[in-house]
Amino acid sequence: MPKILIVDDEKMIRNVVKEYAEFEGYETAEAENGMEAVEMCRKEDYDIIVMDIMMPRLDGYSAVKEIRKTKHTPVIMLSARGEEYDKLFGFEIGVDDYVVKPFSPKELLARIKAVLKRGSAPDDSVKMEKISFEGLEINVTGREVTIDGVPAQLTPKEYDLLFYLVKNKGIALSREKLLEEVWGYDFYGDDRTVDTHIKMLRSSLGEYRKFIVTLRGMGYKFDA
Amino acid sequence: MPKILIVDDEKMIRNVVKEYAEFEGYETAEAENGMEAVEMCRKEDYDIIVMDIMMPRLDGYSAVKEIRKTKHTPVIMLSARGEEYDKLFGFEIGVDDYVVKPFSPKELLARIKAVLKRGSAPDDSVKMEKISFEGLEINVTGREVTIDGVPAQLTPKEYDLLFYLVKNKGIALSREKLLEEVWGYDFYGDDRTVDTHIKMLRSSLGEYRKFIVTLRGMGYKFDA
DNA sequence: AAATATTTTGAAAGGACGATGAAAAATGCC
DNA sequence: GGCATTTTTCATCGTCCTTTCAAAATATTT
Repeated sequence: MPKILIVDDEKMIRNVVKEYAEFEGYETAEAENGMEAVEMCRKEDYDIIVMDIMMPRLDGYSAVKEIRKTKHTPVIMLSARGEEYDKLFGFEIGVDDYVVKPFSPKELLARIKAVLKRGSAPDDSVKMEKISFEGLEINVTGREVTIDGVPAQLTPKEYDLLFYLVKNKGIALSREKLLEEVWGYDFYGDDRTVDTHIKMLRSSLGEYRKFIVTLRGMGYKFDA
Repeated sequence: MPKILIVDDEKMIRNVVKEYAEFEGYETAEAENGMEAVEMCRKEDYDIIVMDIMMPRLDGYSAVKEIRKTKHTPVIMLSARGEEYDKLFGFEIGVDDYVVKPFSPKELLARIKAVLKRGSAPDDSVKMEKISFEGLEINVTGREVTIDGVPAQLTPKEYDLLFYLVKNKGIALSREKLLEEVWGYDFYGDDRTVDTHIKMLRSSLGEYRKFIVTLRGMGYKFDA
């Protein structure tokens, strides 16, 4: 049975993950911070690591870097919404998946299973520094978008929205889902806000607006 | 004896469920809205939660998310209209079953028993990404239908109808049942509306219209 | 074969939904 | 603090979708 190393400073989180994972038959081990995780990985091999980012002593990001010097253990990152999320991609540490807090344990387990099964991210393109669709290029490292080589001036929200759409390309996304994931679960605003941002994003993308498909009665999706 | 938490803003609904459940020997507790449910779950462990979606203060959808941060409790969702139904599957918040209102208490109890016994979703096929019958392919995550590889332009209702038919393939479905499940229990319109949508769906499916069988004096079914 | 029941089809009205533009509110920057 | 930019809200418009209804077609019964 696969062994999972759970790294988070909150005991609560560790417990939830542990409970679910053991319920599914996995073995688990816990670490409270990045330092501890690094040491544990030195002594033992794990099949997968679930790692929080914000932790005392050594953050998850640095811990993964350290561990990756010697091992290739797949990693799923846990991140709070917003900045850290960007960092993950920005510094390209090559994690296999990431889950945004607060997460559903069921979803996390599904992702763990998926990673263990195929050993790669759900969508490899997000790990790359640059993602491109025809003349539309998204430079994740620099958080920059170019259209036929010309830099597009996306506002932060436009970029976040585009990035989320791309990361979930081909998947139907409701306005609610988008608000929750891009704006945050604590956003209590109008659904139509999404429409407006889609509008602006489309106008920013020029001819490549074609990738953003409206699903009437449903929401939107990125289709390339 | 298992403890059931019943969450619905309508007292009537709670009473019906409660009565049936207690008749079967279950213990019950009630909450009027998501907020209350979340608080109750913090204080106590339930074996299963029956949760409405549309509620004041905190909707069932968000409540489940919140509860799932800390607990493992299986959930059966009560949903009213077609949309939420989609949401449940489309975004996989990981509920264990769902029942569409208005439901038969007997059926609900049967599902409660089933969930308590095995603790997993009833029909795994709906979680699959693609369902196909010969050249007819339904991409559930992308909410897209292709016919011999060519995308079909289904309207929302056409898609919902097809999805429901497919999900219940081989099962005879009356117009009333279809209206109830696809349109929602709050639809008070003509039965013949179904006919028209079947007509349009058939025309959208081209040669694969053959899968949609008319059951004279009864309704329709998907037969593959 | 005629009568009856039921479904299919076409057309048209009304409604729902998304795109859009403009203005207000919020945010960040100097 | 004030300015510029970004985000959000809101109302309007046009389009697409849904629904209804009636006539035609098909199946079933007598």
